[in-house]
Amino acid sequence: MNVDDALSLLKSRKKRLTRMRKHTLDIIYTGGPVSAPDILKTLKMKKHPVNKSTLYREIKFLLKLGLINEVQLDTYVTHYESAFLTHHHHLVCKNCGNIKELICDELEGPLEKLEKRVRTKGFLINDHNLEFFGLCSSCN
Amino acid sequence: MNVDDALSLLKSRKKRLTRMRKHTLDIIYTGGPVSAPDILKTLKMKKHPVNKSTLYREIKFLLKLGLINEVQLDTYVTHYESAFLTHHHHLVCKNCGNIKELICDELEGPLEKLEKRVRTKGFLINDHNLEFFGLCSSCN
DNA sequence: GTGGGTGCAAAGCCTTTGCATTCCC
DNA sequence: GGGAATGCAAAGGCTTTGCACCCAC
Repeated sequence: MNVDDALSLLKSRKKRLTRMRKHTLDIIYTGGPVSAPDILKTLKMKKHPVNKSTLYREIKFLLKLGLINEVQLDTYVTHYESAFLTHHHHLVCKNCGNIKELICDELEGPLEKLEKRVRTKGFLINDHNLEFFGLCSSCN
Repeated sequence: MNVDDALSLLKSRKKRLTRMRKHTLDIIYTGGPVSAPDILKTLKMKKHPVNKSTLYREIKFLLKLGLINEVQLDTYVTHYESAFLTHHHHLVCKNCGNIKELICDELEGPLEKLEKRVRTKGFLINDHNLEFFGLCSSCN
């Protein structure tokens, strides 16, 4: 599911395809995990400035429709990414803030086993969140 | 390392032992991962109200001395916990917000292996963060 | 034309900072 | 007494909300 697919989906659901909606989707789908302030800056740079209220409402809209997901990387801003990526984790550079996706199947086995074990103790797990922190190749 | 040990440590480092310092340490050490607003509420309830500036400065102080750690949970506020707990992960209840610690060694092997593998790709990992989301025993 | 989308201003929440005052050692 | 700790007010960053205006269909 790329940006065009997402736009088709919106059209089929009778949602409007405004310029800002297209731009926002494009940034989130191609830019990896991005925050609202990130998107605002990018749009401003690309000469398509949006009001922050509009952007936050747009994000809520895309979340509700299941086109994007929230990613909680640090505590003070929320990041967003495409909802159609394969299960993955994140590498966060503590120096420059750069975020990379990390796809690794090898952990899923142990994680599932653990989740089942905890389930038997009364806690029902239905999701997990795994991030790695360190220095990216440019910063070390 | 309990609260009294931490207080002794502070004393040995010639740091002042104010009432608020004791109360704050006590709440963080015994209350599991708590946020600054949580601590403010608790202190108010216990009839030891503190100004928020004081608390935030106290938290920075305790972080700098290595007595407490930040915990990145799925929320928009930062949580803090004792820095002397054994390596563990967190179970976060999506209904009531209750947070439990989960100690499990079985993941460390696979995680270390993965971290080494990524290291060879140029990203230097020095920390990770693993949380599980679901429903606690009271909520399901 | 109509309802969804947008901009603007204001406000809410978490956190930080400057400054004068207070208190621990 | 001296320096650290505290309270207060103000401000900064992210996010939300109310209201009037505008644009996609």
